Amino acid sequence: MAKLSEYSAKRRFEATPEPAPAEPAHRGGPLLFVVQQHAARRLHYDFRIECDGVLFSWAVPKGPSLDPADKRMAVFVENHPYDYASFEGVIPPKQYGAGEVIVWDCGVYSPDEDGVWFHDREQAQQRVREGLVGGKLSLQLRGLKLKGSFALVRTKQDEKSWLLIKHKDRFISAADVTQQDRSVLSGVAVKDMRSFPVHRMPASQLVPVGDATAMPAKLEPMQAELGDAPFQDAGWMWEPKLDGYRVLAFVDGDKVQLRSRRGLELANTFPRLAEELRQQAGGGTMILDGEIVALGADGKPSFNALQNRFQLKSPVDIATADRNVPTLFFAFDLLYFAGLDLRARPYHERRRYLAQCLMPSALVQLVHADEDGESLHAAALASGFEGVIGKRKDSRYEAGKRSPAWLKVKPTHSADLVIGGYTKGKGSRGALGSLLIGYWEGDGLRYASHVGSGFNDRALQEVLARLEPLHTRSCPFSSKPEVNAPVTWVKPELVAEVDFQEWTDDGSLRAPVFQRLRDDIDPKTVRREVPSHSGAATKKRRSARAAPPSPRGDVVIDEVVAALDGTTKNAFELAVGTHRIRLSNLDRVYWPANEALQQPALTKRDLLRYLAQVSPLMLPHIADRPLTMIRMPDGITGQRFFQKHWEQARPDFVESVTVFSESKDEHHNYLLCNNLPTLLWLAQSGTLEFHVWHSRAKVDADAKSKSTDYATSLESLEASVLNCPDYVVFDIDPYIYSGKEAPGAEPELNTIAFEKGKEIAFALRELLLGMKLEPIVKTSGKTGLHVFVPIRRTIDFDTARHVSELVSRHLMRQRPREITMEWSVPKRSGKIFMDHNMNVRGKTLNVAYSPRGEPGAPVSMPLTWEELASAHPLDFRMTSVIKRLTRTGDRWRDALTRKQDLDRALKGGKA
DNA sequence: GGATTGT
DNA sequence: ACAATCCAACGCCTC
DNA sequence: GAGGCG
Ligand SMILES: [Mn+2]
Ligand SMILES: [Mn+2]
Repeated sequence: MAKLSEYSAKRRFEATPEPAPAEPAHRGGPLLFVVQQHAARRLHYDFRIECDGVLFSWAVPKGPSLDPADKRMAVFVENHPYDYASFEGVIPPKQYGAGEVIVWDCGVYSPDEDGVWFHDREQAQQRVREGLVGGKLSLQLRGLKLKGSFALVRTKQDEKSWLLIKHKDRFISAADVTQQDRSVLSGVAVKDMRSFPVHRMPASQLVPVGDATAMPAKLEPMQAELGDAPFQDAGWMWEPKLDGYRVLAFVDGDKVQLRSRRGLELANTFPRLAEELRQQAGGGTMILDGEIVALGADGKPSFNALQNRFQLKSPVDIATADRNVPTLFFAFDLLYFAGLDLRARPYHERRRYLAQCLMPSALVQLVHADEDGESLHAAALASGFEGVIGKRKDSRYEAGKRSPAWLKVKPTHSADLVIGGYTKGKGSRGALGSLLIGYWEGDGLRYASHVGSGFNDRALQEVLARLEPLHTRSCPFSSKPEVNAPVTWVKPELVAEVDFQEWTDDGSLRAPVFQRLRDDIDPKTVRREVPSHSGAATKKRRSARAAPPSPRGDVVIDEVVAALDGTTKNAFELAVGTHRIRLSNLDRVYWPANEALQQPALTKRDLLRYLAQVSPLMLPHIADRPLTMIRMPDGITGQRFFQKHWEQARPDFVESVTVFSESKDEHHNYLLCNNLPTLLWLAQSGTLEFHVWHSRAKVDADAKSKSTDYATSLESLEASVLNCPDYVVFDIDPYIYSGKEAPGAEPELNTIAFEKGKEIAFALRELLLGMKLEPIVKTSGKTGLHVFVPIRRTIDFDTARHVSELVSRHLMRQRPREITMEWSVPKRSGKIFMDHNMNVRGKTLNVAYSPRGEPGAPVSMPLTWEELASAHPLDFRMTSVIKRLTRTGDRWRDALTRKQDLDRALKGGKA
């Protein structure tokens, strides 16, 4: 292994998250390159190539360019360990290279002066070594952003100065490739790294790595099962389904085979494709899964054009056809590359390897893939594709099998509708842009939609000819449709069959595509079919998948979720068991979409759904505790206000407790959120955060006081059960600023601060364990942590506060530079604030599982201590936690029952 | 978001 | 009829 | 006692 001593000398591995040098591991397969973007003192890019077990590195201040005229300065810097290639994160202040790092691009590379050597690591490395010594490298990059041949040349003037220059090939471009500024691993821009949770993947997963095995001589393609609708699920990706000819392409040196599903050999039928694919492998081996597609006259994939193409046998005819009817290979999977069998790798990795190793050209292209199944489906239908295929990210390639890990989704809905008019379009569609279609409802013809997709020239002609004699001056629809093109009305006598995705709630069609005229149907009989098997059914299936049955199989929760998702109505009356709640403004955006945090816009409906689903875990922690509502009826960007008391009318399922107050009216009503309808009713009134007392208005065995007189006097309140907390609270608040805060603002979430907070929480835990006390922990949802010691309710808040203070001060003496208990905010700066004064009657904290009115929609998440080690607040969001909770259940399920005796602990050990 | 108060 | 306004709190800390 | 703090 080449040396890493300089790398180690510059860094302190206790203080930086960067990887320490590791023992050299045996690696086979192509060599890796990576480009990291690094927001250090000065923003730059680090270009690194693997050779002899380490990464030879150059710092490129302006980053790579695809323009051969640009010579980019590249300063040769110290070797980095191989594992550095997947490093993304934040290097803390004062450490070498302090700042944020993302993986801007990664892929495989090979010297390319005398052919490429992806398939022969030793040959490749030999040429790289020579190039490094000689000061001249020519490399073919197969990355996700960078493709093609690049030169690295050492300048005469300086040993360390090199130039990075794009060679002329088909990948040159005047476009600025650094405009694509997201990480290829996490999708995060470097400036957002500070607030984003990082989860390292091993560098060896970035590109195909492994030992060579013989290339399978024959394989059959993996098949998809039939699915009923696309859905959003972070575990799935979606690709358009191409209307072509499924083929596995085997390349071995000069030999190319194109195998159809039935084993037919097609390389001779598509010689140009075969030649292109041969070049893709660069003399090595490769198996691609894909689809041969012929483009019709309109430039869209056409199965007919492909059928015609198959008829040709003579080389002359084929050559002519290749000029006139382009035939393309669309690749969507990579099963084997440069000697490595990739079939057992998960789909999302194969997908990355494919995007890296494939060098797109006019004839060989990469199939688009996307996480947003619903949008892709709509877009795919609109552009003339058959539908979409969903693929489970963690699925292996099961050759020859029909697997549920791949789902084929085609539009299943079809309707016959009456044509009442048509619009003019543009260009070749000047005469007919779209048809206005509708159905009879009572005596009127109700407008449903306009449909402009699905016409070929012949259909266009035919429909126009049939409409001509039906022209009329008056609009046949009962209410005149709004369209932004000139309309010609026709008598409602023609019926069109239309495929579409679903009925929208306002009675329109989503993604309609014209199929044919239906002369066999009497236009007077056209009614809208009940949408039981269309819109509503689609929704139901979707939610059934996205939301597994509630943890306890609670019927009421399932009904609530079904009601919320079963309609697009903005307001309706929700049944919760026997209770009714008027819901309004369900589509109001509470959390606006935040691209940097990869959060879609979340509405009040999303909030209600989340609360219903989480309620079995959340209610035990919120029940019987006087509640402070943080209300944001206009969403998190609008006005927000606290509300502690509720003197107005309220539904009868909402419980409350009256508490003495020294201020003038002597007592106040606090709400108790003791059941699901209350939780939902609170959300309806704009409550986004639920903050609760640490004591409960309920007597049971662990409470020493049995008094429930909270209202008559201060003395009675202090003698009541509300005066004894359920836990000693350690509120851990990092005051380590990200630097982006407005003057005077609270510190924002940032990784450095949270990591330090975690460290303090672990130290606190050690201290408490030494006192025979077992603490539990949760994220607050914002920047801090809540560490609680559940105790029997025998001591009052005052005692609990003293315990918290004693322990915190002890910890602060051990780590004075890291912990502060200062009252003045400026003096807390750079430290972790431990606020023992939270242990006071009437103080509140955001309850477990409560969302926060913060970007990303994080929630307060109870964790095991093991989980805390790798946790980040934004790992737990309204959008993601239900899935986790069905697996883990409530990590705090014992918090209220496994209580500890503080008196004994205090006598036993001393802090 | 909703009740209450002010114009 | 419609717009404006309210919707927290108190005990603890430090000076 | 005043004013900051959560
Ligand atoms: Mn750097
Ligand atoms: Mn806190």
